Amino acid sequence: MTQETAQTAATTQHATILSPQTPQAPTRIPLEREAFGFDIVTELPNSPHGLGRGGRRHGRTGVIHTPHGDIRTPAFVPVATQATMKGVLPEQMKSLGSQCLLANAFHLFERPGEDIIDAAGGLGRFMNWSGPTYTDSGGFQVLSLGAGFKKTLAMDTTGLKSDDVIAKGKQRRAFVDEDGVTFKSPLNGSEHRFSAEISMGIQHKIGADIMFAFDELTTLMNTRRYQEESVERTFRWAKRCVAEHQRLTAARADKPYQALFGVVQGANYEDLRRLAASEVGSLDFDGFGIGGAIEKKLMGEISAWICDELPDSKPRHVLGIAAVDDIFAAVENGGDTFDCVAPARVARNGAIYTHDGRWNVMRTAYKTDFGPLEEGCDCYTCQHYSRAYVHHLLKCREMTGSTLATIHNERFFVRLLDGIRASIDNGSFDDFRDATLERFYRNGSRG
RNA sequence: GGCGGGUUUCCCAAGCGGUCAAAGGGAGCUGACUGUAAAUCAGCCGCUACUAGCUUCAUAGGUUCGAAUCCUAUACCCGCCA
Repeated sequence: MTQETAQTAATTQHATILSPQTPQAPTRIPLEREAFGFDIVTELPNSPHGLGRGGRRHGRTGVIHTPHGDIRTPAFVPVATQATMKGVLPEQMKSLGSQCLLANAFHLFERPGEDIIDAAGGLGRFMNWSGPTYTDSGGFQVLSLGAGFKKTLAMDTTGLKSDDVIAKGKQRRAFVDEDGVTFKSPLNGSEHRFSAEISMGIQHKIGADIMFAFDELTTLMNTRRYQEESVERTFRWAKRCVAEHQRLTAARADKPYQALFGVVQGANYEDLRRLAASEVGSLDFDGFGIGGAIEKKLMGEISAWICDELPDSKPRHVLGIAAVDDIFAAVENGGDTFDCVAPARVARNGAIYTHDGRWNVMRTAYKTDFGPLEEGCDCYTCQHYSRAYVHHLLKCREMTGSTLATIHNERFFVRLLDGIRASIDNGSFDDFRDATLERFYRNGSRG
């Protein structure tokens, strides 16, 4: 081979590797509203131990249909806030079994701006994720930027005072009023305004398959009186979200239908949760979100109260949970989907989920451990890399370490939810739950 | 050979008579992370019988009520001049 032909061959191969698939021109595929729907496959039998009215349980398997594909439920939705899973390519997320991803309207509004995502052909095309997508409304930032971002979700409020949790004065970066919320950007301090209409406008441009109504997320430290006001305010915002959503849907018939989920708040109060659920549940939403900081031991009860009031025919998403026992409690009492940053964030900080609990691979003990992160795990990381290697990468703060750990943790939740679905369908849910929880928490593991 | 600068707890580096077991970093150890202000954050980081005591600031002497800090000698290290 001459030098010249060798060079040509190399160039050709290079081009092939770099662009096996060039980004496609932004075009939209028209889809009917009917592209969104929910079918229930199997329901858990009612039991005297059920937490709902009359010992009722709400747990079920099902399928959510979206314009970008189906989601078999119960399902875990990994969080890709900035239109990316931190450290993991969409192709990897797909191959590890993630069915869908959730991004954040507030972050994408700040950067790159919803118009750019719209011009790119929508969130999925922008980030090269062909499956279903969700966006959060920015409601979570009402709390994280408003109350102060530490301890705000503290599930165990024992010994905490409101001063420990709720930011004051200049530290506060979000201010709620009847019409909406004023945010001070964490990026540059500039002020932005979010309201039901603004959030809907942004989320419609981002173009996720499932959107959330703009809600107010309170902390467990707020007073009962404030929680009451907040639930009513969130309900008024919900009605405005539905109206604006319908207007925008009619105005852009060329786009795939985007479903809208209303969010149920009410903190730890049964009457408020039931009130919020029946109010929000009466509106023309495609599904519902169960939101708010929830005291850990009340996960099941709260889900049951809400699902008692919500229509059974629509899917319910429990926002922001990933503790293994929380997921079981939520599934058993009616949750269909769940999202959480935890598997990814915790992975970046070295914590590895296994069926025998969560442990930290950065500990010295794993420096020379050449076994997989979890014995018997079928994830890409466990198939190819050792604890010692992941330990080394994370210690060196090499980004590949985050990638490998995140792949494992996300796969853990895919497998967990696969197991949950199978156990509901074959009638062994209670046994599966008991065995899984006993094993996971046997050694006092968190998570 | 001459002159000058330096040697601080694992590493880098403050300290320049008492408030110093000795600032900051880094490394190390442990923990936390729940709709991502998070590749972040917190605690520990000389020894012990730890609301106190003990042994440390190159080594050995000395001055002083008191020294990592001042003096002398020694050993290394780094400059510049020969």
